[in-house]
Amino acid sequence: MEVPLHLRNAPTHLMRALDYGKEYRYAHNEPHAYAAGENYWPEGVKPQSFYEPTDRGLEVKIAEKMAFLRKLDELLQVETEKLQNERNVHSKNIGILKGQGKDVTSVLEQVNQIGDKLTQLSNELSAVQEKLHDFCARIPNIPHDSVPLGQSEADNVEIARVGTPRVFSFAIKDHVALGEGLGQMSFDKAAKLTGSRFVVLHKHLAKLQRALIQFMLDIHLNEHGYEESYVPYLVNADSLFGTGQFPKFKEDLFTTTAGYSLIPTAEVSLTNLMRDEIVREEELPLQWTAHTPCFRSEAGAYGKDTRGMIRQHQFEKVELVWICHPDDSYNCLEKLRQHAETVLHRLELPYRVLSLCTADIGFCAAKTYDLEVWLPAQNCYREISSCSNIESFQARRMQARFRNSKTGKPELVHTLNGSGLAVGRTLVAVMENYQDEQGNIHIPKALQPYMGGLDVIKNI
RNA sequence: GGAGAGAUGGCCGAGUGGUCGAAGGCGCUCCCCUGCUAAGGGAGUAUGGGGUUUAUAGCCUCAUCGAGGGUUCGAAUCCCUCUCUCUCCGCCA
Repeated sequence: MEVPLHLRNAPTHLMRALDYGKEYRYAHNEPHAYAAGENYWPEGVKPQSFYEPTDRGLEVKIAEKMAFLRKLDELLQVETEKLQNERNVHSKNIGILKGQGKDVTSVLEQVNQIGDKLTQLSNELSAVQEKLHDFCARIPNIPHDSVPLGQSEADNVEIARVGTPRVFSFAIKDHVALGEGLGQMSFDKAAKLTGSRFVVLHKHLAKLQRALIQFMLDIHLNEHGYEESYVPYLVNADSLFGTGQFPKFKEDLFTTTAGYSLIPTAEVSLTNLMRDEIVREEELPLQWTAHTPCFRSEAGAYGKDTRGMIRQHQFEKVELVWICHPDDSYNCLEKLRQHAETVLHRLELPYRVLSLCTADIGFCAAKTYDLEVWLPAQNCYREISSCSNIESFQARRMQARFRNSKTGKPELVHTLNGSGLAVGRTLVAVMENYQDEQGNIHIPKALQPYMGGLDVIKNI
């Protein structure tokens, strides 16, 4: 992610400014840059500072620009609505007068004068609102207070380490060598069919991947209380805006000639089920899961992880999504993380948990835990799940709400999502951690029932 | 792919240029009446934005009748484009 640091580090007191609607009304001095009738878009916005920089790296210009746009929006809207009201009153009068059979020419003349001005004003207003909306849509979420400050991914904080990486007494192979050695994994064939960053799996490895999917889903359905869905893999622009891929990350997606995009994660399909919905407060939290393929263009990742299945254009994932009450979302995040960890536990794979710092946290997230699994051949931990509390960030974009049972008013829900887990990478982890000297892959105990009792994939 | 029908509030359903944000019914909420059950009477019941305000109270206002444009002083109503749903035919896993 190349979100500028200063954007990610927006301080809490800017929160209201970044929210839509009334919530972004905040106390500030009158920006004097907007004299009515002046050029609305001077590129160098009036350089008056409304906020001091803080340790969270406040970029003053954001606040300024927001204040500026916001003020323009307000002025134009008030003025426009005044005219609209005038017009409406007159029009209503015409109806009444005509009903009485009276002459309306004088009123008609009055109203006609309103027209041009109104057209001009509403054009300006919609231009301002479009700018404001686009500006807001590109501002990332505000990190939660518990998120560690940082300058790069090196500042992520490890908060747990589970299991001990196995010590091998022989020269280990990576999953590519293992898979190709078995004759059950081919990047060449996939390149022939499609291109780079795709894979073909055969026989036991293909089955192993399917087994992992089934295994994960069963855990989440039977033990963690999720509800399973089958969802579209192609979605429209509204959905992508809702979960935050649009407008900023368009180029990370594959888009069809029909204008639909392939989902980069089931989070898009699942979370958008809540778009423009209002649920009863008692129904919360909702826990949803789906297995889907995921498609990512990996633009900007050229030369990164080019070998093997770690970074593919197409991969399988079991996704977990929560729709919850705002008061409950940080509890839910802990549960979500626990649910993802359970899968690693059962597979007896060593992993660690990171709390992402302000520099590494994603565009939408207020707080993120990454689970990283141990990959012997890379001699390091690699991300296998990312569990995030999005708070109201997506809900606001989607207008996903619940009805407050006390006030009767709709309020934004909080959304969370996490992988449970990334299946392709889990396959890699199983292969590499469970290999033996002959290049056989032993099947983790918990997975054997899903492999028809098979306990080892033999390299004959 | 061809032919046709449709999209209105939580639901059903009226409304083809004017006081319609929208009749009526159902549902829901509150109140009244009724010594049980049932029934009856009254009031209320969308969402979003903006202004005002100490206020997420109240008040004022704008927008929204699938979406977007247009005509008009004025559009749920007329015109255009699109999306979706349904019926019949064809094709198809």
